[in-house]
Amino acid sequence: MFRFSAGTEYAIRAVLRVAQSDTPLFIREISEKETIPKSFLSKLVQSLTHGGLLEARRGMHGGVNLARPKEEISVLEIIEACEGPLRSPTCLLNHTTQCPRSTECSIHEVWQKAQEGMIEILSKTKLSDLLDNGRGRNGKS
Amino acid sequence: MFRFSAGTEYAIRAVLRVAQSDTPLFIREISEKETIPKSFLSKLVQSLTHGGLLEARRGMHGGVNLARPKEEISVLEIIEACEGPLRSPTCLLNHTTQCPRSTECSIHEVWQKAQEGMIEILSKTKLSDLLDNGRGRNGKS
DNA sequence: CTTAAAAAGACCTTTTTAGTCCCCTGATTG
DNA sequence: CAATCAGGGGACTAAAAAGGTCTTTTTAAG
Repeated sequence: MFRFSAGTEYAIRAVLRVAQSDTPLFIREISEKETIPKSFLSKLVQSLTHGGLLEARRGMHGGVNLARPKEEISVLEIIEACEGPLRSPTCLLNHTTQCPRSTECSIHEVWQKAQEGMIEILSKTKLSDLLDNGRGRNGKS
Repeated sequence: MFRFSAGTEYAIRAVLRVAQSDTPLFIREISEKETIPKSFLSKLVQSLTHGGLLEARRGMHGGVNLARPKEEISVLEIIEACEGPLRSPTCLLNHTTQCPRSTECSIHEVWQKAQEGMIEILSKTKLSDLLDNGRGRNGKS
């Protein structure tokens, strides 16, 4: 139904690459391995470093690594870093915090609930959960 | 996080208007009451009639009404009618049904689960549920 | 056959997405 | 300190999607 934008998808792939590496990776390397346009990836890495998910160092021995442990970085954070913070809850039907349409706005509640479910799943899923997959379960609820 | 498009939102409002009326409504009427551009609304109504949600009759005593009872029309159907059918599950990371990237694709599962939750809520919510709101509960789970 | 309403499709405008390009800044090393 | 290699960051662009208009056609009722 809802799909990630190309940028967000690239970002997820890039972060997972970095998470799997012991040493810093160059943007160029990630770009090649994941076939993401280098200059576009560069932008995404900027967003991710600003978001506090990645750290990047310049110069010859530079490269990108995780800013925090795998266990503490959620998929939701990656999405937010790329697409901007989630919009605060507003009336679905007129995009304000006021709600002049009394009857119709009942949809608001439903939508809110649906979104909260999704957000919970995405925020509970950490990089470490994605990486264990297939080689040893970690018994996550 | 994810927002309805303007069209989908208009469609929901329009369908709710129709659902509240005993007699058929003209597109013009809905357009005025909901302040939706008339010719744009006209398109949306077409999508909704094609989707089997609304019935429209032409001519002097024409207008739009529900094609099925309020209890049988879900919010999800409205969304699908406007935005096309939900895409079938594919690998999140490369948009095919194959999944060449073994490790990274674990994200697929999570995303799938998150979407299913949302879809379930939206498909269980019928027009009747939205209209009862505030004037008599119907004990829906 | 006139009138009123939806259907349909061509068209247009604005916004968003996806990406490129180029120069700047910071670190390393000879 | 200069060369070089890496990321930072802004301006820019092309293409696609969203949002909306306009005009003509079809259908139904009086």
